[in-house]
Parts: sequence; structure tokens; C-alpha cells
Amino acid sequence: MSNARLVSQVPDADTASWCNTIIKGDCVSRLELLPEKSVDVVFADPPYNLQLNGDLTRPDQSRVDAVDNDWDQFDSFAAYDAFTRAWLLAVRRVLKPNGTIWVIGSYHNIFRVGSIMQDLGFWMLNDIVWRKANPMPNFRGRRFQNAHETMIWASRDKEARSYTFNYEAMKAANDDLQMRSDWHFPICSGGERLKDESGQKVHPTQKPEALLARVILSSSRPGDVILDPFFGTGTTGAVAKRLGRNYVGIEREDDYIAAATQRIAAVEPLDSLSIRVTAGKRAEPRVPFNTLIESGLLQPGTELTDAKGRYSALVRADGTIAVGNEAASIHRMGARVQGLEACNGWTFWHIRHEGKLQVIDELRRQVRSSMETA
Amino acid sequence: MSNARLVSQVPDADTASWCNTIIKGDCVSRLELLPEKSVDVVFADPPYNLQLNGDLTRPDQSRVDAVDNDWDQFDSFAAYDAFTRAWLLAVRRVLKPNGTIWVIGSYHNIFRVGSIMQDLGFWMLNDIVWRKANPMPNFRGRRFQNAHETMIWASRDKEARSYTFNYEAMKAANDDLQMRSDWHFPICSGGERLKDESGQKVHPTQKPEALLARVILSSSRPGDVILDPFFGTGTTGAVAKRLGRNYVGIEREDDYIAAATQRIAAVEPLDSLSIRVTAGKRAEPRVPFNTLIESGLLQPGTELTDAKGRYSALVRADGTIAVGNEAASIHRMGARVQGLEACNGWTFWHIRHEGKLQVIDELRRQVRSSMETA
DNA sequence: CCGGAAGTTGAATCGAATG
DNA sequence: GCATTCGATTCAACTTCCG
Repeated sequence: MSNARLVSQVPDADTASWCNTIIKGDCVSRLELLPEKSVDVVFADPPYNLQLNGDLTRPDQSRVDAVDNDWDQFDSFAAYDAFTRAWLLAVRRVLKPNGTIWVIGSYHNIFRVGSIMQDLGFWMLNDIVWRKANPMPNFRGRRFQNAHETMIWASRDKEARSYTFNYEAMKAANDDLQMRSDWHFPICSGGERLKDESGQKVHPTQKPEALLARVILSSSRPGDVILDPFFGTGTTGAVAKRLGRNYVGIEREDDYIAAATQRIAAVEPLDSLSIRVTAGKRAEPRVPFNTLIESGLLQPGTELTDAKGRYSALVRADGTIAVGNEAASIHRMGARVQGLEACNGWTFWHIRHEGKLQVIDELRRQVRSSMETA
Repeated sequence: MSNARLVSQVPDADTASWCNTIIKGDCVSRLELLPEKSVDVVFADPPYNLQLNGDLTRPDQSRVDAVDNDWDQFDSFAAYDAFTRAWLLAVRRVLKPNGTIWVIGSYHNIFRVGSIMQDLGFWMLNDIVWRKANPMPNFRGRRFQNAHETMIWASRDKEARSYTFNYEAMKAANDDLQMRSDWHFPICSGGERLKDESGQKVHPTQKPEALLARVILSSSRPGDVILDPFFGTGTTGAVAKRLGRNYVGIEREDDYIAAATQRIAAVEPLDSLSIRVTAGKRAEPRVPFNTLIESGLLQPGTELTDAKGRYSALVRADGTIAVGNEAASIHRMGARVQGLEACNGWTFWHIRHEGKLQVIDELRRQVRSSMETA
């Protein structure tokens, strides 16, 4: 695999040989070929174990093209459970300790998948509901229209603390409101839906790229490795490549592999500027309070107050602030004057600047900005 | 139980002695007192087995009042599974062959509940998503906002063919479109939320009556018997009585029984079932900016400018826009480049389209119009 | 000009949370 | 060390209007 296949700014020289390939075969046995702790994110769209009896016809007597493939046939819940446990275990071995996994399913299988994930030690972060903009109607009128599917997002371990979640990016993309657990997307159709020469859909359950894009943008960084053990026609690979991530797919059926290979080859990765992840304050360089003093933005002896002028403190040369005889950090003193356990001093304290109160976090922003240009 | 009673419009004199009562005690042992095959619908809101560590504070340092009741403490998944199997078995005995059961839960427990239901022979009809209009935010920014809960609706047996589903009523209530599996309701608050003398909520997880009303209206008929084995403060009973159904509740805690008794006594049954749960015409749906990208109307890398071309920004794949090294939402970046506090990014930013500038609000209009036709 | 009703604005509160 | 919150609801504070 040449580095040229990967976009810039990503760790490329040491990308493993199996990256950005489709491995043919059964996912449990093929996963044994991958090193442990080597992938950042897993997206899995396993067989749903639909239990369909006979044909379903629309009110006009046309026949619904159901999922009746061999790969969705299981003899019992026990057989499906064993299958599920096996692939989840195999996937867990290759997942990094801080990696996360997504599994999508419907009410036919998602409860079994979720239980087994918990039994194996995965730690649930969210269940995400994909609300379909254009779901298939319920033709018999005996149930509610099945208008959603469910995704489970989980970390490899309960103890994982530094899994990737691009909170700020999701929030900014959602008009500055934090992203909820219910997502709204159309199903995969139109030009995006892969068809064969005779116009038949290549895969019965192809997922929309927009769904995968949000999955990947929320829980991975450029250059990460994303594994899809049920690759199908390669939606995960196509979106990963477009977004500057590495993929690895496992698939049994030659037809699907052929379609996915062709599809992914046609994908043009976005330039590196377009895929940069919006970082939250967590990722910004830490600026100690006394940097403000050292840089001359703030003089010792300056008076700090809260936004309403109820409390005041004096800046001291050593980077502490004083109230009466006591001195402490901006955070501890902010907490103490309010009688709270904790306080963010950067957003609590203000200075008087040209007659108006200005939060000292603004001074920190100026320091950071000058750090970048320096 | 006579057939005549089943078709009457209201619960009447020949109802069994245990109907419209609250039975005190543990639900598994108390259910043994009820005759088998005697209830039409079960609604169950079992403990969720939340596994909370320590306190959670809001960004303003106020403390979140968590669910820390004894009844939600289990030693292990195995203990929770045994509890779940026991009450589901007991409930199944008293359910009529054509009866159905609803169980509500969250990702903490719903996968275990669903698996066990399938193992015991219940047959899933739908999973229903309750999308909360006003969920609690995620204060730490480490996950998606947990904005929904899940209900499972199942028949007692796979073979049940004549369970009750008021398809036409649901469709009529939904502006003549089939009722979908995703429902939208506010959480229980305001005057509906039961408070004690000191203003504290009586029950930590009281469900909204609107939710129960749709459950009952969709899956039962007037005069039916509805069992709630975790009665709590009696939402199921209050709504059942109002809608002309019989209820029977089982509850262990005296405080909850007292509150439920008083609450239900104050309920006036409706004289007509023409009252339906109105979904209410929603305001124009909010379209987050990244919907434009996800729908393909706007490509990452596209340049945005203001109407006079003084400022420009780059669209990124994650739904933010970038000016230089900084990225933010369309609104915040619009404000920043102008040096303002706020800005409506939808009307500020434009794209070049066929040689002319087009405001991105026009793209939003296109998305909304395609949502309507879908 | 006074008193009270009625309407408006803004602050404060709080919710099944593996945080 | 210091980052992190959304929407419904209620209540207090204030304004306006009318007799």
C-alpha cells in the first residue's frame, strides 16, 4: 500500500500493509491475521437475523424485495448469539484499549448484540437512533411503521477514559447545540445506491454515506484506522477514505468485494483543511495565569472582580490573587469567595478595561493567538 | 370475565375484585394472586440498573439529583437478569394469549430486557423510541446528549394473530400518516410532576401521561385490563382510568402507593374516546448546518463569503467553517469576522452559484422542502 | 396620582446520567 | 488544574394600562 493513497497530515509511513484493503473471508478467522490493539474504531453492520415467513406484498400486490440471503439465516437465537459472541471477541482483540465500536441493528438482533457486548466487557457510551426520513411503510397495518434503526456506541473497556469524541465539532455542526442521540437521515437511495447491470441493488442493506460520515467524524481522527468486519459494498471504506481515515474491510462475498473495490477507487479524498477536526478547549495549549503577568497583559496590583462586581481580588506578582490576607489561584479563590467546590477562574474573574468589564479568558485568548503567530 | 364487559365503554360493576386497585408488595409474589390469562396489556417501567459513580455537577456547580434509590441497585448483570426473568415470567402467566406487553428502558438495561423477552417466547412487534423534547444535557461533553428512551412492544406469543392495534386511530391522530416508531414528547415536569410538601419530586422517574396515553390508545380497547407491575406513582393507572380502561398496579413502597391513590382518585374519566393525543403541528424543523453537507447540497472545501465579499471562509467536512486556523459554527464565525457578539450564519454566508452569490439560507429552504415531500 | 390587573422580561430551577 | 448545559417551567421584577 503506497503512502500516496493516504492524505497528508496523517501518520502514513508506518501504516500497516493491511490498511486500506479488503480481506476476503470469514471475519472471525480473518481477524486472527491482524495484530492485537491495532484499530481505532470498529463499525459493524452484522446480519440482522430477520425472521421472515413467506413473501410480503404491497397493497398493489407487488412483491417486496426482502432480505432473504443465506448470510441472514440462523437456526435459533442460540446460534445467532454464538455467532455474535465470536465476532465481537475477535474484534475486541484487535481494538486499541481506547478504541470504540459502533454496531447497527434493528429490534430483531440489537438486544442480543447489546447484551453480549455488555457481557464481554464493552462499556456503552450511547445508543444512537437513526430516524429514517423515508422508511418503508408497514403494509399490513398491524404495527407501527418501523422508522428507525439503532446503533450502539461503546468503548472497549469500562476504564477507557481517553476515547475519541469530537464533541466541539459535533456541537458546532449542530448550530452550537450539543449533538443528540437521535439522528435524522434519508435511507440510501438514488445515485448513491449501488446497482448491477440489470438495475438490481447490489446489496440489500446498503447504509447511507451520511450516516457513516457522522459516525466517523464524531469518533475518529484523520489517520485513524477504521475496521468494518461486515464490509459489504464498502460504505465504511468509501467514507473513511474521503475523510482521510484508513480503513480495513472483511467480506466473504466476491460480488460485494468487487463492487466495493470499484467504488472506493473512485473516491477522491478531501483535502486536509476540510477534514481538520475542530478542537475544543481541552486540546488548546494550556496558558498558566502568570503568563498574563509575564507577558505584560496584566499588571500586579490590578483589581479583579466577578461579572457583577460582588467580589474583588488583587493580582499578585507570583500569579496568585489575593482577597484580604489570603491568596490562591484564580480557580480556588473563585470557588472560595462563592463558597463552591470548584470554579473556572478564567471565566469568573474580570478586569476593568476602558470602562467596561472584560473577562480574563479574553486575555488568555490573546496570548494563545500570539503563540500561534510566533 | 364476560364478553359483554369487554365491549362496554367503561369499566363497570362486574370487573374482577382486583381491578382498579393497587396491590402492595413485590410484583413476582403478588402476581401469583392473579388468575392466569386475565390482563390485556402490560406496561412495565422496571428499574434501569443505572451504574452511577459519584456526584454529577452542572457547569454552574449545582448538583444533579441522581437516581440513587435502593430499588435500582443490583450487584451484577447476572442479578439484574435473574430479576428480569422472574418478573417477565410472572407477568406472562397473567397475560391473555392475545395480550401485549410494553417495557420501557434505556441503554443500561433495555438490551438485557429485550434478549430475555425473546428467550421467554415474547414476540417483538416494535421497538419504539421516545424522543425527549427537553432531555438533560451532557454536562461533561464526553458523549452525545442522551435524548431518548426505548420501549419494546411485544405479543405474548409469536403465534398471536389478533392482538389489539388501533391502526386507524393512530393514523388519524398522525395527520393521516401511519404512526412511526419514533415518538416525540416532553419529559414529565410542571404541574404534572408530583411533588411532596417540601417541593421534592415524589418519584425520581415519573413518566409523562402523554406517553402512556399513546401506549394505551394504540394497543388496548375501552374496558381492557392494564397491568403495571412497577406502578410507582400511578401514571399508568391515572391514564387508564381517564381513557376508560381498567388498571391493576403492583408497588412495594408505601409513599408511592399513597401518592398514586390520591392522584387516581382525582382523575375524571372521559365520557368520549374521541379525545386523541394530538401530535401538534411543530414549528419549522430546525436544520443543522451539516445537514447541507450530509445531503450533498454543499461540498467540504466550498468557499463561503458574505454578501459583499469582504470575508470568506472554508466549509469543512465536520460542519464547521474555517477562517485561517480557526474553525467554528457558521454563526460564531460570522460573528467573529465582523467583531460582533452574534450573527445569523444562515443569512450572512453565501456561496457562488452559477456566477451569482446565493445565501445559504436558500439551501436550508431546499432541505426543508425535501423533508416535507419525503 | 394611586391601586391593582395584566402583560413582559429575565433569572433561577431541574431532569433515568453508567458524565 | 479548570472544562462542561438545553429546554420547559416557574417565579420574581418590572412595565403598562385602566379606572
